[in-house]
Amino acid sequence: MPDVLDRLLEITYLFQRDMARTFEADGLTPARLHLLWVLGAEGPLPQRALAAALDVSPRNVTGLVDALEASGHAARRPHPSDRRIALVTLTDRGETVVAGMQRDRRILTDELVAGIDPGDLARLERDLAMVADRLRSLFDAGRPT
Amino acid sequence: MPDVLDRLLEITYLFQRDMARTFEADGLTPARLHLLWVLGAEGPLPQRALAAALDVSPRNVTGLVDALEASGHAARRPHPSDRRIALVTLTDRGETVVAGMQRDRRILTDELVAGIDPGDLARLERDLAMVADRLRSLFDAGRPT
DNA sequence: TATTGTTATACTCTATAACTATA
DNA sequence: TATAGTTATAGAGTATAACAATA
Repeated sequence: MPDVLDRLLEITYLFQRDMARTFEADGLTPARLHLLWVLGAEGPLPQRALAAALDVSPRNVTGLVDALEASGHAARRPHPSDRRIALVTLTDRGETVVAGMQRDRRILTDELVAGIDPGDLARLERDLAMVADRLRSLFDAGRPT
Repeated sequence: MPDVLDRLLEITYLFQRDMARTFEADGLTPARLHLLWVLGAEGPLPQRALAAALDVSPRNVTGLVDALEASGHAARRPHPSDRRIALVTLTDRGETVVAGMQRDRRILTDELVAGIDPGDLARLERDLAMVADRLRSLFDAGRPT
């Protein structure tokens, strides 16, 4: 009998696999999609900020942005006051992809919870929030960085 | 306000990151841990079966098993009746790692749900099962392989 | 002929360290 | 001196295609 964590892992795996398949035709990999997703949520960002948001090294961001620039999904723009900074910005093509991801994501979420009783759904959201909080504090406490 | 899917993704991310950190000192990466986990659950398997279970190519399994053999966590044993097959088997060291993963996983699951009312927990398990089923059927239906 | 695993090759993601340009 | 990003280098994960051994 699968436990709660089994279910969470399975749902996440299926979701991420589907997202990757949906956009792979565009030459977009999961790491690049994640970067586009962050840009869509936050607006143009310096590569340093992207590295922090994605929890990867600055060098890694250089490679991802190179690829997204080559495929026409993002562009490096100069920062108005600091010439060291490359502001990574979505192109029209990148905006389209992000809008597609957001739409798919919204539709999927609606589909997923459609069969759940509203009272149960409220409890589900509350319980998952509790689990996430607990997990965050467990790991923060156990692993001082 | 984060939705259900946001929570699931966050929980899974935190969990997998912690698992990876716990075992990285052993030279074990997420992909290798996953392979060991499957061996622990299923017993010795041909590489072909491992590739199917992990949803990766046979070539990929060759590399993972090479690494696990070099680090002493797994070994290739001859199949008793089919000399084409390499039966991948946990060594004592591999068994120890798997036992550790299973123990950590059990402890974490208990910790996570400790604050949830038993009635709510039953509903949570039921609702997550429903979400997983729905997701599986959505993707199976939408993407004929 | 079909299956199992490997060799050959290539691309992506990732990291650390040294370096350049700018602040 | 400190910060932003790049070049250099390396390892891990992944895939497809061609191949050898075995069934």
